[in-house]
Amino acid sequence: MIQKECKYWIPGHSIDCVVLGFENNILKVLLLKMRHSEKWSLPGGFIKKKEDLDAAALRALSDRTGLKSIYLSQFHTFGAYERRGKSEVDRLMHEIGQLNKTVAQWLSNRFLTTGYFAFADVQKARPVPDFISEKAEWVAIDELPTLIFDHLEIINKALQHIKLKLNYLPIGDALLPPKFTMAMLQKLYETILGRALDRANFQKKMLKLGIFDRLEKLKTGAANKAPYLYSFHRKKYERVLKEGIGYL
Amino acid sequence: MIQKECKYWIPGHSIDCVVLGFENNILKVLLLKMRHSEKWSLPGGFIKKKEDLDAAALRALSDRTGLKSIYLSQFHTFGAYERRGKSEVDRLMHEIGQLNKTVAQWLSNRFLTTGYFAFADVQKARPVPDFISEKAEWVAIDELPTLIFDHLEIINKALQHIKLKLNYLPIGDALLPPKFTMAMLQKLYETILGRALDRANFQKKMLKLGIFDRLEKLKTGAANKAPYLYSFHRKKYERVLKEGIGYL
DNA sequence: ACAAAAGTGTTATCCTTACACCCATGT
DNA sequence: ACATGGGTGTAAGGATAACACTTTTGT
Repeated sequence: MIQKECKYWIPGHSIDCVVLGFENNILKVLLLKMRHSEKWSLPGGFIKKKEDLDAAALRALSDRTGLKSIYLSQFHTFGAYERRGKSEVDRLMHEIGQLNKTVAQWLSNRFLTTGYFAFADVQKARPVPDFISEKAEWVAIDELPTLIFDHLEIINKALQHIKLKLNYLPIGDALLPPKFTMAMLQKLYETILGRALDRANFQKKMLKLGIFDRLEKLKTGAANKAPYLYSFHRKKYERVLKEGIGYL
Repeated sequence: MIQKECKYWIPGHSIDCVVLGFENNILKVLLLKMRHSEKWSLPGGFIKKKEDLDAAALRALSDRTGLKSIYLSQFHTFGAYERRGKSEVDRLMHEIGQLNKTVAQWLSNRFLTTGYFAFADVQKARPVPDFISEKAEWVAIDELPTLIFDHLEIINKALQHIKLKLNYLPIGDALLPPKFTMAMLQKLYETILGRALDRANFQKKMLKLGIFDRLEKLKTGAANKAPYLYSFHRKKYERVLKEGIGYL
């Protein structure tokens, strides 16, 4: 069935998704472990002959995560001639060739790839490996394993891009659970920006935006004051996001 | 010769360049007038089978402008299935088919296109039309003629992108002549940002960056005080640009 | 003398930063 | 009582915005 599908795909162009999640105050990325190799790869896919590029990315994403509505945005197209590395392509195609010659042949050609980044709720996502990988997992962004091809470069470019457009991206809404504390939101900003932020000032700056609903307190059982939980006020959130939120 | 070249190009993927220039205080874009049609198009090109995507963009650009060193950056890949419009492709291919069937055939397939934007010195550029266009010209950004396919969308996306990354782009250095006045620089910022800026504050803000060399005064012959000319102090300019210049 | 554009100065306001202080909670 | 983390307050410094004032130039 994969074999037959090759005919329905545009040749020479792939999609790679940098899917980010936030769990236990750690930023994570969804990765696939290759079969017959110690390397990992980004979830990706190909474009059907009559399919929009964006639609293909959405499809790839929903195939790997089971999620349909998700924040997704294109950030860069990678087109260096030898971006996949000659020896690595050879080795990989040898492995795949054992399973399916047609597919291996098709994959061994040159590929441009368009990178998308996405924000997913780690709780809701159900990672599913594709046919050339053996498992799909969330991996902490600062403990990345060895990746195939230029996938590390793709991840780094995605993070750089996100950092730059941070103020216009719905990171809070898309990466946090419906109810969250200011400390969680702050940690999220800190990991993405890569620097510490002042607790008091962060809180005041955020609250002044007027996009939060303050909810009940969260009792953690720890020996300290219980923090408030917050949720985003949809309408206000979207209005403010257009103008840009937070830190530059 | 174009016919033969088709074999050396990657099929289904093109490049389109939004080349900006600044002349007489007006922001301009380089456009090509199609043969046999009232429509205009962006200068573009295709990718050789063993060529980096970025290299292809540079080549396309130097072919159309005669400029080799130029600021060039990718901003988006357009991949909507019918982005070129069925009827428009048909009509165009009919015209081209008269000249060269092979090329027309090749062009009638689906294409993804990667958009690049570039900053060029209008004085130094020598616009050269390609084989399907009859002339190449600088056109004021707010007096655009009818464009083929989705080229208007591509231009708008480029401008939007530039606006967002303004602080990190060498617009002054790349778009102004070696010697320029503060008024010119301000007008440039104003056109890109789409809003007026306070003259006094602009001047102070810019000068405080410490990236300019103040030169002689410019005598215009007008009945008013002569403004100073400035040039960028290379080293300081590059250092400051990394941190971000100007307005957000 | 005058208009027009350039250069510089002044002020109020806002935002950022750094830190201080008190509050709630479980041991 | 006390350690711990959460919420709020304050004061200094810097950036921004609005506008006034002076200077230069050619008619």
